[in-house]
Amino acid sequence: MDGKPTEAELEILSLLWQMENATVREIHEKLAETKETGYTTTLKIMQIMHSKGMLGRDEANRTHVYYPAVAQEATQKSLIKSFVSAAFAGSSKDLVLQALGQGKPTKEEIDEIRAFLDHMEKSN
Amino acid sequence: MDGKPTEAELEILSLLWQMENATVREIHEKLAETKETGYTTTLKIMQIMHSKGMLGRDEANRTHVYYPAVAQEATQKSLIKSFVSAAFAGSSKDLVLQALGQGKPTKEEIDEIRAFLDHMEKSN
DNA sequence: TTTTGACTACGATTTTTATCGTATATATTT
DNA sequence: AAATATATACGATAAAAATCGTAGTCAAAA
Repeated sequence: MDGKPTEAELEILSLLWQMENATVREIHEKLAETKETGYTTTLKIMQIMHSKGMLGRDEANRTHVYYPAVAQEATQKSLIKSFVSAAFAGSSKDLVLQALGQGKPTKEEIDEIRAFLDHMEKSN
Repeated sequence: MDGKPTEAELEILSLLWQMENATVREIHEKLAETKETGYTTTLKIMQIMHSKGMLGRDEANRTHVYYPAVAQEATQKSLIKSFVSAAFAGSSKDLVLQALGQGKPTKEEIDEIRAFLDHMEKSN
């Protein structure tokens, strides 16, 4: 169900979007690359996410396999919305400009963005 | 000093960026438009922000006047950075595309973004 | 001048989020 | 089969963030 993910939840969700599905251990290994946290902490958070309906899981085997139960795009959009409203006074253009300035996109990415802009304009 | 603003802090900071400076009451009135919270809560948060060095204040009069002590751009960039890394697997291009799709920028804004892209490409 | 109102300071509490320890069960290895 | 490793469940605790109540101060109004 809804209610936006916390910081820790988002990190896990984001990994699962990439990986399609994963065990607690797999997620925990990934997390361990950047932060220092106990295995049961990761487990607990994933259990909570499951109980919130944010993750699904396959319990067929002893080692459960988790997968996202919320759509990536929809979730990201809703996160952007509150982010823009909280930090950019509602102007998504401002967010975009800052993100570009900060993110150093490649030539290919820049072209992709251009294409998207063209496309947007047409569909008005 | 640094350490990213919490949700509540960010809301206030964002208002102060727009307003240049304001009293606790002014901020509180603004906040009251959207959320329901006590005056002393707002006061307390602003005091904390001040003690963290996130806000400055003029204490010349009994009613203190607060102002941002952290730069808008720098703060926004750092927020974007962690947002992109937490929610978009580090790809700011993805953030940009989603933000565009969600934010419905005007023709003028689109052109502004195009100009920025051109400019970026040149300075490589 | 007395009362009322608006302000800050500050401690206490509540709420939310994150972390961890331990019990228990099931595999896997020796 | 015994020992060891790896799972989940779950309660407890810790840490972080937000909220609020009250005391004390000063200013303005009555």
